[in-house]
Amino acid sequence: MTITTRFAPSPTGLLHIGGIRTALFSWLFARHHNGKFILRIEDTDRARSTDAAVQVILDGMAWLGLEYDAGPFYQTERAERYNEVIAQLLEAGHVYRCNCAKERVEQIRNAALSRGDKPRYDGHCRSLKVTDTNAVIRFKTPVHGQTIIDDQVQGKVIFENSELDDLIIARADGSPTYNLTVVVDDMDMAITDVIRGDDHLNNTPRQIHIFNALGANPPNYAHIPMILNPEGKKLSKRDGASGVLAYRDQGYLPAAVLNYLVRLGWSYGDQEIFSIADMIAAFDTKGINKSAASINPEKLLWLNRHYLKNAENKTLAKPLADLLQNLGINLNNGPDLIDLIDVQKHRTETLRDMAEQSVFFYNDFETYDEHAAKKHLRPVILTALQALQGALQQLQDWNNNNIKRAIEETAAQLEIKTGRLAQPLRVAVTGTSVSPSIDDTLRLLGQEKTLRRLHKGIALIELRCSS
RNA sequence: GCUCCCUUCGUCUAGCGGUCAAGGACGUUGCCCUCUCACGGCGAAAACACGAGUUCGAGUCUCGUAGGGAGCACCA
Repeated sequence: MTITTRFAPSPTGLLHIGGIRTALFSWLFARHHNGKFILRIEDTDRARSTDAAVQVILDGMAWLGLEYDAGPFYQTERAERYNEVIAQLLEAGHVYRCNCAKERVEQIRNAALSRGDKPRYDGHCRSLKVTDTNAVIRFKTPVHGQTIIDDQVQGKVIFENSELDDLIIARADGSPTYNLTVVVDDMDMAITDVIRGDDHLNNTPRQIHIFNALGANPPNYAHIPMILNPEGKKLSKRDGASGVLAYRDQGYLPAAVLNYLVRLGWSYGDQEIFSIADMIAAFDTKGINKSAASINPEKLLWLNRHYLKNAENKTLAKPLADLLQNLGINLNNGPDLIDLIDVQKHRTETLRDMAEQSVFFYNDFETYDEHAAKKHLRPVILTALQALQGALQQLQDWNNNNIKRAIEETAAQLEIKTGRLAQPLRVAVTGTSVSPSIDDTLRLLGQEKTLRRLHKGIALIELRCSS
């Protein structure tokens, strides 16, 4: 049998990092077993589902490379099939119509609650022959016995059937509810392994009952723990739960996000770095932890730096270009992207940092960083900068070696350390005290821009001298 | 309230009864390297929630306590 997994988000909120991890685990499990991975959009809650949320799911998975072998399937398009199954269940007597007033059900719940019991429906209509087609349809949950889930992560979990009530599988308007659609879909799509958040663990016995009623075998289950924010609380918008695409916009690499997520709640000895191929080869539900994990932004950043450093320059060009353009930069006004990436990727944490720290290559700055200018653009360095200007002006070949030599020789002639000259130079041409190594900085900037800015810096110092 | 799940350094984790006076990684921190930021190199601090059992021996098994989490919808 082909191992088949699925990711089944409901588009009621933007897909966040927790959802992506669930998708990743399912995807990895399928890939590891040479199986199939299916994307299914559970949009039966029409009131809360949005197209925007669907788009984030599609775009997010595409961005991360979590490609699916079938789908996306939309549950709203499968209404006919659900009706068919409901009719079948009705026919077989596994379900019944119930026209209990909401108020009555509410009352029963409250009474149970105040009695210290679990709130549940009392099965009032179970033996009545309600024919009202505007009634909801409830499932006849077994009253006795136990339902045992042999969960791949949680181990054996035992539920007493008497704890469960007769759940509604179809609303008064005839539309199916979650537990029914999940079972029908998992059955029809021949899902062999369900990997999902452990918030669904409590739903599982109900779903198993429905599988049984349908004469189908339930899949294997693996309920993975949820992930928490750095404070150990439920993920909220502030924690990036606003959607996976936020990570792209913040300059994270898919490889880093995936590597970070795969190690969140799963481990393989002491290994930290996993390429996609590595994780596919190593992934197994055996390595999944049972406890919830908090996300740690610093570690994600560390991984991002790792993948940035090791990325092929050309793969970063497009995403960096997007980010630079977001900053309003005209790419024609500065260095070639590949050259830029080659020097910046070793010293930035994200592509966004890279973009922000590269602005000066493209746009002239209006003001200097105040502190840097005050510290480095001082009269003492004036003659050295003037001498350097002359040396740089004479360079025929604008390359790292020549630039470096010009700076070092000028410093040597004036008997000052290279650093004493390099920093003022850096401030003059970049406006700040931080940039790539000085020779790279000047080379990428180009001779013309360098000299123009250096000239401006010298003029500023001269102005200081005279005042 | 009831049912289910969880509990090793700040965080992610290794650990599957003795090799653990608990290992790795991020972060923090000391030193080195250095034209700035960063990288890199060498170090350091830092944890088995608590209490009973079982056992010659428990981070590892059992039970309880405490603390977290999830579910109990005509939401998914």
